[in-house]
Amino acid sequence: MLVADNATAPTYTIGECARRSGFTMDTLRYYERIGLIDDVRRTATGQRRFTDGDLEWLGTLKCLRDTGMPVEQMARFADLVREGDHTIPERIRLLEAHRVAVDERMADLAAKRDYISGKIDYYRSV
Amino acid sequence: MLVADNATAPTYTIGECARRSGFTMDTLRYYERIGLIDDVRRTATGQRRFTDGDLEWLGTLKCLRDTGMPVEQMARFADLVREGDHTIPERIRLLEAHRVAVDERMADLAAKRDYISGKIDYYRSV
DNA sequence: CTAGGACTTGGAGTGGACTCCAACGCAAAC
DNA sequence: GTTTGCGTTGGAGTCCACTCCAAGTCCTAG
Repeated sequence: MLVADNATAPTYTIGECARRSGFTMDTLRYYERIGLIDDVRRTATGQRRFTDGDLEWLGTLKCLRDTGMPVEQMARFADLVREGDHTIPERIRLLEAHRVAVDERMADLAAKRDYISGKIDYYRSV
Repeated sequence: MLVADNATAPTYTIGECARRSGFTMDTLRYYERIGLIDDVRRTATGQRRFTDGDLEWLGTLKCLRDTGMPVEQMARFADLVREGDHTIPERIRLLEAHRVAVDERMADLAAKRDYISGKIDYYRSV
């Protein structure tokens, strides 16, 4: 559930963040550990409290991960973001290269989907 | 290179089969071991000789694998093929279910590709 | 005939990305 | 204030699909 510090800055426990981001709690901790997520804010007793900003970033990570970007390259992207605005050109290059990879993957899937359809048609004709 | 038993039935060494199928030699041996490929014909001294029929089957496996079918399900499909023509309806069901999965994957990729494009546009606008 | 590359085996090892564990502390509901 | 369950840690374990290894045999070009 939502845990509010004040009216304008909602925060989320790791469980709630998992539910909202689509990552498991373990994956969220793992991503923080390897530097994919900046150190998350903590309560006085050490529990994580994710912000909407964290969730937005997690959305980007989810997109990159689900389109097949390796963790190492996501980490590189995270580093670029941390380094500041002067890395934006490189971020664009990285994303463009990834988009090309996604396009190729989709084209390959489309071709192979047709092959499967052909196989199905063949089986239907027997 | 091609190793012909006679004019009508070319066979291929594992190296040549690897080159033609796009699998590594190790993967071909592994697939045979776990039953994805029927026992391959051998020379008197035990070396494998793949046929055009084997290559065709490998093409199907490559298509299924590259579209994300788990090895276990490919093995199930291979079993159905071995069991004979009466399993054709089930093979059709399996392939149709897989095609649905591929379609979903493509739709997901397309949506996420758009997200990436949006991100690129945003970075370009900064 | 010989050199060098291709092939054989069973089994162990790898890489990527998590996923689980134990033993504990903290929180929210009643 | 106690129970129920969510959260913490470091490190070990898992899963999938290969991939590599060693020690040996086979094949073919010259």
